[in-house]
Amino acid sequence: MSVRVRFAPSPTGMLHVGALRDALFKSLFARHNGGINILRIEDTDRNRYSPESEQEFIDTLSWVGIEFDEGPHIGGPNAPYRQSERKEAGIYAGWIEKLLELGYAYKAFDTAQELEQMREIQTAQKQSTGYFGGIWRDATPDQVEAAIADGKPYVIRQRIPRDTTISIEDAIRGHVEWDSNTIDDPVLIKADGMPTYHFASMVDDHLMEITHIIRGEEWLSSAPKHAALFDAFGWQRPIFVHCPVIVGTDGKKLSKRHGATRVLDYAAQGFLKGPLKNFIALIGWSPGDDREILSEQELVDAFDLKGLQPSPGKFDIEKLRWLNGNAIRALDPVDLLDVLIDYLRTPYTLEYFNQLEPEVGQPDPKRVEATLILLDRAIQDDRGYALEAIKLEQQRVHTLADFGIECEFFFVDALAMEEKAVDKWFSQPTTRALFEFLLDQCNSTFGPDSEPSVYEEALREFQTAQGLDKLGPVVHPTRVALTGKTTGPGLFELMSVLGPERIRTRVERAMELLR
RNA sequence: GGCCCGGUCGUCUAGUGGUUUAGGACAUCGCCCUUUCACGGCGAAGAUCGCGGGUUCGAGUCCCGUCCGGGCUACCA
Repeated sequence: MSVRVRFAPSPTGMLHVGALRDALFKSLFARHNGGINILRIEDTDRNRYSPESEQEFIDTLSWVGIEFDEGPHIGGPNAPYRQSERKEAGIYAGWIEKLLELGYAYKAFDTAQELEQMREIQTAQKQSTGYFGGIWRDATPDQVEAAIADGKPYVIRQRIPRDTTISIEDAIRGHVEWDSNTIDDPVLIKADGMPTYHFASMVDDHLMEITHIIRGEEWLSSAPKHAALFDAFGWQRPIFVHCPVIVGTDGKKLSKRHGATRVLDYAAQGFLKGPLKNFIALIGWSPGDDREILSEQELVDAFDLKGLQPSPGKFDIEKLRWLNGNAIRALDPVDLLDVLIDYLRTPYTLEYFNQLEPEVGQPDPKRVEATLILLDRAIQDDRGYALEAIKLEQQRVHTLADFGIECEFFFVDALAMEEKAVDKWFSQPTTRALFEFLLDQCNSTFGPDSEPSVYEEALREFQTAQGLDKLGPVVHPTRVALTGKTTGPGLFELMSVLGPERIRTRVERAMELLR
């Protein structure tokens, strides 16, 4: 039988990296095996469901390039793919009826207060909390009929077999078993008639012929309930695969507390989808060899359940940055420019930096936003010039956002000058002569198409003429005059891109700071 | 509290009884390259494999115990 998996998110908020990894593993697994990957929306909790969130899921998945063979957006033989719609279509009604007949489910009329009271007593007596019986599990048909006649609201619970062992064979953890007496009877149908995850998901998994339930470790505790449900119906159980979770640096499950967990925020920060997926895949999974940098295709080829790890992994952004810089460097500059344009024109990019709180050690978000806007405008004004600038910075950045601040000097003549740099390099005895020399060269040797070697020869010539034993006193003041900074691409390359006009303007401006 | 899962360098991991003086990668540090930063190259430091027993000629690898961490414990998913 061919592999069929499903990504079944509950759209109640942002799509975070944990969910992305979940989706990625399934996608890789399906593709590796030539199987089917289904998107199913689990919106049985009407209070928490949000359409905006569903849209974010779709946008994020599309940005990152995870595709589905069936789903609410493309349809398929198992439509509908939204559980609320499946409920409307009456899909669950027949099955719960059957389960009731089979005796593996029962109606329970407990009120919320009664349940709470029960839990309080259980807690006080240090027993495990949960619904293990109560009066309704073993109620007589008469009692049930009377309660219905009274119009009491009820839920339908699963009757977990007692005095036995329930076990599963997890693909990652192997044999896991539970004393069935420690498993409480879960609600299958809520009082409002909506199925819970425990019911809808398992029924759908069976109906959609899901072969592998790949999900987060947090589901392991409810696996015996799900296994028992499959058994009750006499259905063949799918293979359970409980993946370790991605945790924050404190070792706890990823949440908003841990800073950026929203996948769209990583996009806004200028991470590419390739390295993001590469990185995410490597948390909790390994190709089994020493490879760290894998292309999409290599990921698909290498992915298998054997490489899955049982222990939780931490999200190490430094490694992501390394992978990302690596991917940027590997891009053809013309392609990189396209990627960059796409990035700059995605509305959320600027929005993200606009709303971001400044952080110590990080560049001011407002400045990043401003330089990104500047870069976008510069690309529109003179694409060829912008491309040359980007080529020079390509080797030095880690994220697309870095291009903003790094490229700024290419587009601004009236630069903010680093004070320390000015103090040190503009006070050299030869600086004034150097600037006069540069101005002179702008009118003679330097042309709009001059190669870096032209600039290098000129500066070396000046060095010799001045009897300087190092190139530093020539290079550094020039760099500061032209870029305002002490760091950046190779000076001669940068001068070649800037051209004599910009060089003249900036050197003249720098000379004013000499006195 | 109960049930379940997990535990190899700071981090992600390789490792399925002997080829391991435990390998790789990120980060860190040093050197080289060099006009700066970065990239790249080379190298260093960094893990008594949570701890304690046992099985075995031999254990990170198997067993038991123990500690620590995590998850679940909803008419949420």
